[in-house]
Amino acid sequence: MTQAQILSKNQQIVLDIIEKARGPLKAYSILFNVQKKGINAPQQIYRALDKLIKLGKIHKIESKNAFVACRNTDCEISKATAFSICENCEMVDEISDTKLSKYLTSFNKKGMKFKRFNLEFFGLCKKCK
Amino acid sequence: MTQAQILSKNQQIVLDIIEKARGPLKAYSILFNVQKKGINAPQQIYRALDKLIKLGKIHKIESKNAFVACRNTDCEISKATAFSICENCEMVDEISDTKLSKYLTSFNKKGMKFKRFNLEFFGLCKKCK
DNA sequence: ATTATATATGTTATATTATAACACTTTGTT
DNA sequence: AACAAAGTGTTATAATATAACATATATAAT
Repeated sequence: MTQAQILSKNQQIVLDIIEKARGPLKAYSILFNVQKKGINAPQQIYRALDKLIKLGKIHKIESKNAFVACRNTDCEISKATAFSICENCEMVDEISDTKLSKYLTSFNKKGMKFKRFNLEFFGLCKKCK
Repeated sequence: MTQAQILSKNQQIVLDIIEKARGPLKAYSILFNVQKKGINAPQQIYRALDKLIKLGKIHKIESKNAFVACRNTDCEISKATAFSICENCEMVDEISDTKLSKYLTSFNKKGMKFKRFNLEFFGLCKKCK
């Protein structure tokens, strides 16, 4: 009786690599890292990434075209994301601030109610400043 | 005595097109639109875009790799940007909300003071919902 | 258990977005 | 005029992402 497997083989491989990484990873650098494991084509990476994003396991840092693991426990669906990004080193930190999240989640404009937001802060991290 | 020209020829051409557009424009669609004006290469577009961004004349919508004109008068440097984006049509609206802007500009985390942020809200616009 | 359905895989090819590098020109300053 | 800074034009190429198709595997329904 096998435990219900949430992630497929490729999805798990990609997630493992992103979770182990110190910083955000780019799709092709993931690809180069898994070629020994029999994954050869960008499609296989992008499909896994898409699924992992949908599951809330990872997030895309839009300004960097790179991917980070979600550090919020049970962030099943990521409709409210905020990151702090160092402009000097590659450091990206997910911000989990309840007040900020509530404030933005309830924000609406001209009758348009938002389903989702992504916020990216830029500056210099402690090390770099 | 010619008026001090702020923008170069290519920069002005690119800005004009972005300002006239109803929605966000992609770099290569700008390129195709200016080939009649003697601009032939992506570099020429990207260089103009980079400069216009630095001047705060346009903004990049990171989630779309597309560019919109800044609608805030005298938005000389854009270090605090927020957009509402329709997930259905291509509509993008720049949000200028003083409270939101102040709240986010003064936001800091773990001693890291931010220089700049970009916020993208997603939902359905009035027409699409 | 077998069929049906959805999800995942492997693969080749190609589209889209962006930058490198180099030669030259124009504009602004001293 | 001499120099520096910013902009242009060009060719080539890098980096990011998707299309399309054939096959395989897992899940659910009868």
